[in-house]
Amino acid sequence: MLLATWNINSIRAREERLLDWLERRRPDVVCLQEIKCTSDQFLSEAIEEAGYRAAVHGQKTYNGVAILAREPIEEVCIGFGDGGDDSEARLIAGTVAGARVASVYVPNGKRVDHPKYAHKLRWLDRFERWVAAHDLGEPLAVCGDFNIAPDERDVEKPEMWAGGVLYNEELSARFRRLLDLGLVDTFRAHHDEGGIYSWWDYRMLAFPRNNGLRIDHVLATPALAETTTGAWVDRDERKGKKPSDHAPVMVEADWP
DNA sequence: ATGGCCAATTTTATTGGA
Repeated sequence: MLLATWNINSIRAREERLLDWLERRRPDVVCLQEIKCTSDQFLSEAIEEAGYRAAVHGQKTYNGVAILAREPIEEVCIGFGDGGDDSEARLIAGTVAGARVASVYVPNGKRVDHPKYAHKLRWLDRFERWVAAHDLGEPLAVCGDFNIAPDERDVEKPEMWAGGVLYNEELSARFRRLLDLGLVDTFRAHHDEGGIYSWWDYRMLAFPRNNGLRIDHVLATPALAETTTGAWVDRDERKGKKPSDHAPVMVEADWP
């Protein structure tokens, strides 16, 4: 099974690119973030024609997450399901081929001294409780834009990014806590080296300079992670005309 | 090479992203 996560930065702006990519890479499951549209506006017809089902948690203008899969997506859950506020569309989960798959979009935080950063931390607390409520003996893949670069290998210019809303000690600790719950960073299970990133700013020639961060992740429960045979960033999708500022992160697994 | 912000909406500015 080929599993991908991609912050697509507007599905409507990226329709052609997404369809080309689906055709070329043929992923079995795709977690999308920042679709930036309502569920009604999601281009499910074109996606169906490409051979995919879609589960969508959209909202107007901002955020929005979805799961695409070549097999049926069952037991879809929109939001946290904890009775709290789900007006920000940042979490959707469904079961595909016997594995629970979640597409998550963690708040950016804007600036560490901004209320949005406090919101990011509260959101991560809530997300940690959501993960902890799962039986991690059952296969679960948590995929998405975490807006966290876990360690120095995940940042090209640490001196530029340290202490910001994507890379700081507090966030590294939050990420570690997710791993302490039992989830495995599937990319790190296959790569020790730094210098491989999933996001590059549109500005300042960041991509040609490889001034990037690895902030998009596929975390998996141990038994599921054990079946993975490789993980990589589909860097080509950051090239060319009208790219998203994120590239897809891909994981191949001998699953089911 | 991979290229000097981008997308949606409130649209000829503003807001949010990362």
